Amino acid sequence: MLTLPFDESVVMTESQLCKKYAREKLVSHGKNIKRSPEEETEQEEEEEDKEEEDENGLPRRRGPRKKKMTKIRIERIKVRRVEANARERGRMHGLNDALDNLRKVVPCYSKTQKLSKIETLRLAKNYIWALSEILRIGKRPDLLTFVQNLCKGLSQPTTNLVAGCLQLNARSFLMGQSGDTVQHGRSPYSSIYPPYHSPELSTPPGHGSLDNYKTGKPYNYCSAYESFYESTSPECTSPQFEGPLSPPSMNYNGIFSLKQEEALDYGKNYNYGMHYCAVPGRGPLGQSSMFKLPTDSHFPYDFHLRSQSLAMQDELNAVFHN
DNA sequence: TAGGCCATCTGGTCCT
DNA sequence: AGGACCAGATGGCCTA
Repeated sequence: MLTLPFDESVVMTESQLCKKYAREKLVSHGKNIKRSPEEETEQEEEEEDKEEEDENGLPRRRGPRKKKMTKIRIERIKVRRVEANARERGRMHGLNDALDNLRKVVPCYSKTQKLSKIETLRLAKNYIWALSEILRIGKRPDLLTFVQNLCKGLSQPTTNLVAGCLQLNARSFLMGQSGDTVQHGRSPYSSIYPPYHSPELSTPPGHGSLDNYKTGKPYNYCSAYESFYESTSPECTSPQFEGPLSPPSMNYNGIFSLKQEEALDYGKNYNYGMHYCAVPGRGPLGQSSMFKLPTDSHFPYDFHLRSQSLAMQDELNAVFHN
């Protein structure tokens, strides 16, 4: 939270400042004589040009002459301090602006629920690394690997957030980890989100109720991959999300959409901007808020009971932080 | 209430 | 001398 620059006197009154600097002066000169600041400054004004004497009353002979803390000097120091504080505030605001810009180009962005500074930097580092790996290898890795790379070293909330942004549900992670279900040689989306009529649709053991899925309709998924490698699917219409991204809702549906409002600023050359969405092809969710489960919910296995999800999150953490 | 995050102040150091 | 940068200290706010 940035605050407006404020009058320094709020923090420290002028008399406090004078006392502070006067005290420092006494300390630095090794004198223990106690005088009021008023007495000091008056006398010092007069003594400004006198020869300085040591504690024995003898003239100083060597070393740089220490300048006395006259009233004028104290004032000047105070002004410099105030100016330095203002500059420092401005510098930090600039740094925060830069961080805000960084937040907008990493995979999870919300105006209302910002990633912390450290998480933003970590995610950005992972993102750069993941993208450079894609370039180095020359082909798209499976989505699981991509997301796992993105989430390395991130806190649990951020991990959940990113995973949510990437439409990756807990089950997908677990499947990917065990390596027993993820299908290779085809689109990562089809392996993670198999089409409803796929024979692979049988409920994997230990992953709870998939009843919702059984009434499923075809789902279309688009992701960073598509926006990165291909043109975005016209069917991919990510709903605007004005609310906070938190709590990371993998617990319930794993559905997040990036706030794209700011992407307009980056406009046409925002090619790397993530555009993750999970849009039921012609299903009920297409027009509704991502947080509203339709009464005849056709959510696939994204939807879990909380107790199941909590257990999964523990496992997820193990996945992410190993 | 503890812990995380943040903004700000502050003094030190380095550089111009 | 003065500005930029940095790190430590401090206090406020928020959340689990």
